[in-house]
Amino acid sequence: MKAKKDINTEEKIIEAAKKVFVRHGMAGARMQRIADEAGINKALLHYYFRSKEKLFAIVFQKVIKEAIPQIVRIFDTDMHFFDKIRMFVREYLEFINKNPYLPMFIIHELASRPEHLKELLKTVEVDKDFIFEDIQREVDKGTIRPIEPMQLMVNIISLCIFPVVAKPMINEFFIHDEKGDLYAQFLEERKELVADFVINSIKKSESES
Amino acid sequence: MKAKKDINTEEKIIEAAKKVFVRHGMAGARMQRIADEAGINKALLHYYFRSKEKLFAIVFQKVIKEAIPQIVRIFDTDMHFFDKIRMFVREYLEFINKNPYLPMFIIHELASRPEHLKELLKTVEVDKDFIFEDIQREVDKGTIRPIEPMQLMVNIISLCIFPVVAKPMINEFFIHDEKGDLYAQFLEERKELVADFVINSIKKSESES
DNA sequence: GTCTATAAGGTGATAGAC
DNA sequence: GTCTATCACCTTATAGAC
Repeated sequence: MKAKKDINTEEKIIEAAKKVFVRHGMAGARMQRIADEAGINKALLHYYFRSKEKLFAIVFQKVIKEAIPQIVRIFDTDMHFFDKIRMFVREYLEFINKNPYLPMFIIHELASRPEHLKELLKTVEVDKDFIFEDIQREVDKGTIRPIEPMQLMVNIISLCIFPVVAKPMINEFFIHDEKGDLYAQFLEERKELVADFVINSIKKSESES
Repeated sequence: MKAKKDINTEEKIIEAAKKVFVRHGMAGARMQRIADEAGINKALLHYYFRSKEKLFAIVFQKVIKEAIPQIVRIFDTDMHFFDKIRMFVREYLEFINKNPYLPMFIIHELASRPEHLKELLKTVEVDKDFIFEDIQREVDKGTIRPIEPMQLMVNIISLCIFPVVAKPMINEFFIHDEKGDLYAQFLEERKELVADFVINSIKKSESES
């Protein structure tokens, strides 16, 4: 029974910590806030995870493993290449939309103390090569215009992530939307638009062989 | 003489504060660090700017005015539309490259306490309408494929900013480049590539009227 | 395992001499 | 205007009762 309760509390703490860390960053997060979020006492945090730093490390690794998601596997199917892009954009946007603070959290922390956090990334393996090979294959086949796979991949990811991450900025400067409904609609439209934008760009015109 | 020295110190402090705030964010910045960076004493910070919050407000506004740059005026010229895009991408990438931490700083702070910072933005006027009108005009003329001006603008900005901002993330997961030279080269290539990517996407193919 | 109370150290801010 | 010394508060972390 003790064991059961133990696991539950530990999980509760990690989930709470994740929420607070992702939202406020390591520097802005408060242990008290995490304790409140988890519905337990502050001292208990230190009982389970000696220090804020240790707790952060665990959360950070967990978050990384979620953010580099399985969605990339889409490229490992035998769908039409353009359909892969459409599906990837749709699902990735969905994911980012559900976790809007996640990319910035990773970037912000990674930029703040790269030397320290790099070690935490050692444990995470990203299966990227087959995507690049997949893209290169399409270029070689002549299905799409020549482009470095890495550049294409970064383009797609940029078009997905940035508009979600930069919501407060774009919204403030360009839309002035108090309730945020307009922005939600703006992002909804992008589920189709981004894929079209990318495909239009790499698709060869009729005159090209 | 007092006045002269005064201005110099004030400027020194603001520059130092800008450097530290932009790099570490409001929560992560330390007044001691700013004092060191400015080569003065911590108490002097409070003599010039009562509090950390006040100093931050000044820096934040200053930074905003730099980040929403005059480069947008490019769209107010009578160049060919595609050349405007090429020029915009080149200059904007140049700017972001020189201030890689700037966009994320703005986004991070704006996301952390939107209600509080919105007031600081009231003073900043963004001259955006003429860009949107410019894009819409091209669509109406039939020069480019139909696209909502706002979406096109966000696409271009995303392709410029995100790869620079996300350098630590992309570099860590996809490149594993210790020295960072490869990434610099990667970004250099984008000065042409991004514009081509965008133009290819919105350019009509021969069969389209 | 979980709590209350408290220690230990850091950080923003002020007082007061020069 | 600029400095040293110091305060007051906040936050992480620990001690000890239950």
